[in-house]
Amino acid sequence: MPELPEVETIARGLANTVVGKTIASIEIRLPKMAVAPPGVDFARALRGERIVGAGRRAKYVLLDLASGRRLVTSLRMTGRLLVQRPGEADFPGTHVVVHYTDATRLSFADVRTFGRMRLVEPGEEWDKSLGIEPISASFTPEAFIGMLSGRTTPIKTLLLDQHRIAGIGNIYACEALWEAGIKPGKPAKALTKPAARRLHHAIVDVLRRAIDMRGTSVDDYVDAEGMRGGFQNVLAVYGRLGQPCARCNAPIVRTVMAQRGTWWCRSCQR
DNA sequence: CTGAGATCCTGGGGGC
DNA sequence: TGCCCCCAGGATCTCA
Repeated sequence: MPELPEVETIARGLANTVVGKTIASIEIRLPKMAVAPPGVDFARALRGERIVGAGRRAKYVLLDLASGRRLVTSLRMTGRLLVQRPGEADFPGTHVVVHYTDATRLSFADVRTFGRMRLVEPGEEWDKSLGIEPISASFTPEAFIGMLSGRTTPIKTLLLDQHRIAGIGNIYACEALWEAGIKPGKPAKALTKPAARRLHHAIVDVLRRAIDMRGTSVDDYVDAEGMRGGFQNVLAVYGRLGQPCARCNAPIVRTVMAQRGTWWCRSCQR
């Protein structure tokens, strides 16, 4: 579920709430959800660790530990990380609970159980196959244009490829393409330079605006404090089948691309 | 290197 | 009300 803006919002919340806390114990209710390197016991390794930082890489939530180890959480479609107070009831589908010494806890819940919480050793290159961060100085228009050349793949498929640009998911791919006025199925290499620049700008703009609004809660996304986002109120195309395009009034259509629902305007996305 | 399709799961919603 | 089918913020694998 969560894409870059939602994960960023969760990570910022954790930076404010769990950094400085010490882990008292780890409760693993569904073993496949907590992954550690061979020979390492997930729960035992984390006991007594202090959280020294919280951040994000692509769609992964990072918790940095005093030992140099790192907890890397992938939320996939329905995962949630929730900071909970003593006595507060568990959220349904809670599979891993990080208990802190002050009796608060961090719950990892995921009804579909696609998500994973992974313990990474110091120096372990867990993210080497991930592409460029779209909200970073290195994501320049030129770098983006370079990714498109010679590629026949549909531009939307390229935006979703985490090996190239890391963090864009289905919602923001649809929204950025609408903002730039580009047809999702257009072969990447067929974008003119001005179109590629427009799309580069739209990607950064959509992600920044979504972060400002604390993400998109289409269905059940909430941040670490249980708060919904606000970007669902300003979506231009995602999930808006049949509704009028805000730019040209034509009805929004839904097609399928790379096995994902794709919402766009046939009239003004070319 | 591509793209397609299946897979991992549960739950909500629409149609009948 | 009940059942069946489709759909869902993702990523990884196999196959052609």
